[in-house]
Amino acid sequence: MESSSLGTENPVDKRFRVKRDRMLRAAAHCFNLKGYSGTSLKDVADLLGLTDAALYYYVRNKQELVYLCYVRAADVGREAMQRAKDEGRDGLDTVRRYLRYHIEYMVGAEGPIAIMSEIPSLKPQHRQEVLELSRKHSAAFEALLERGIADGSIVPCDVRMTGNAIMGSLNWIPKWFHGDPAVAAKIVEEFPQILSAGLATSQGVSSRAR
Amino acid sequence: MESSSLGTENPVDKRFRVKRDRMLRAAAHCFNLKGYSGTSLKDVADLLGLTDAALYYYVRNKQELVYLCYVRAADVGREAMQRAKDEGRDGLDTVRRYLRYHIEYMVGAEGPIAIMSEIPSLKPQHRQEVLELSRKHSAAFEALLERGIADGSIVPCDVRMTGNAIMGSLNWIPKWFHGDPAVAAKIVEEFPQILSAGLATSQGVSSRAR
DNA sequence: CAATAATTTTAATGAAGATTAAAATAATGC
DNA sequence: GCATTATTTTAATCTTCATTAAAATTATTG
Repeated sequence: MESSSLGTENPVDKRFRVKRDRMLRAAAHCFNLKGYSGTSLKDVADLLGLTDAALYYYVRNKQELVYLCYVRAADVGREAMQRAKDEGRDGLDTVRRYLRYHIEYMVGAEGPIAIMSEIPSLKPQHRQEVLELSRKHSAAFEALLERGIADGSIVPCDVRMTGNAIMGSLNWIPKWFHGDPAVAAKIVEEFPQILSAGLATSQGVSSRAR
Repeated sequence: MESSSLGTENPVDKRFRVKRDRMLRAAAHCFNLKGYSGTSLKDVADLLGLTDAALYYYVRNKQELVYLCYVRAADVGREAMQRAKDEGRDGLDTVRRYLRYHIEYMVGAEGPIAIMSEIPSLKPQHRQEVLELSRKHSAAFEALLERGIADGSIVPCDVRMTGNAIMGSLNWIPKWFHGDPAVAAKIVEEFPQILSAGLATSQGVSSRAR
């Protein structure tokens, strides 16, 4: 998930990053449950066995906490997309892999991932930045659809609307999934298939088998 | 949408109901945009050209405002479901009609409809009630899927997960749709098809044509 | 172990916003 | 037009947090 060489990193810095990441996951959990403003810093702190004031050691303020959650969410999405593009054989296969990987991250150990549902609440600068990340991700997904249409694995469709439909379904998962591993397994198994079932051409259908 | 005979209603009561409904739509708009806690009563009041305190003439408190928004959302969903069941020829056709009707309500003049994304923020009694409405609606949708599987119009699938996938996509619409009528038309045209494309059996596919 | 740096807590402070009561204004029915 | 009822506003009050500063604790390192 991360970029550069971390083996050489200062152990203090590493512990800091690990703890901050734990904090971002706790925050994501709360935000997904009760929204940004509905979540108090105490809610997040309680989840970590800390005091609300302690969180300020890791972030400048609450705004920055959401912002970092959203950036993290974008990272995860981008990572799933990249893996899919690296491994996918054709458009449809790449779409399916992307869905699978992204969902695995969402419901797995990396999770919970914050849903970007309150971008308008961010301060202008952060809002622009996160919107840009979000737009890029949507564009990348639509590009996958176009690739599939071009290579004949995906049936021609309005990629904008189809993208909105599929991404919406994905984004909503954290609203009803609350950590049950059995359900997680089921989601990973079913969702990529369900969400891509309408895309396959008769040629593409065969690739449903892995 | 409403139940009983309203022609005989006291004109004062009628005006009250109309205004309160306008207020619920304004609130839904704000809640969809910035969440429950992120929305101040002033935000809603500004949209109506009123003072925040004036809202208390229509609702007991902010809690009740969300609650009413959610009940209204459930009403709309139930109405769409009922119409679809009344008119649908087979399972798949009924699913498509339901999607179309519900979407028409969401993006049309009845809208905006509040997304039920912060049920956990409701007070226990309201939470139970809204959860119950939500569960019933999901169950009704899953029943449609089962009907379609039984009558051969829908391909066998995990109705729970398929329902979650489709409803999630629907629920997410207000997050990116912000009132542009051209987009609204496109959503109504595309979404029912996109969301049901994966459901059709070869027998059912023909019913895609209206 | 001593000294320093890293974390966390305790105890304020301050602002935003929900709520209320009383007063003011607008509408309606006679 | 007057009296009554309906609606809205003004001007508090009260609570819930986010935020901060200083102190306390814990970890690291020489």
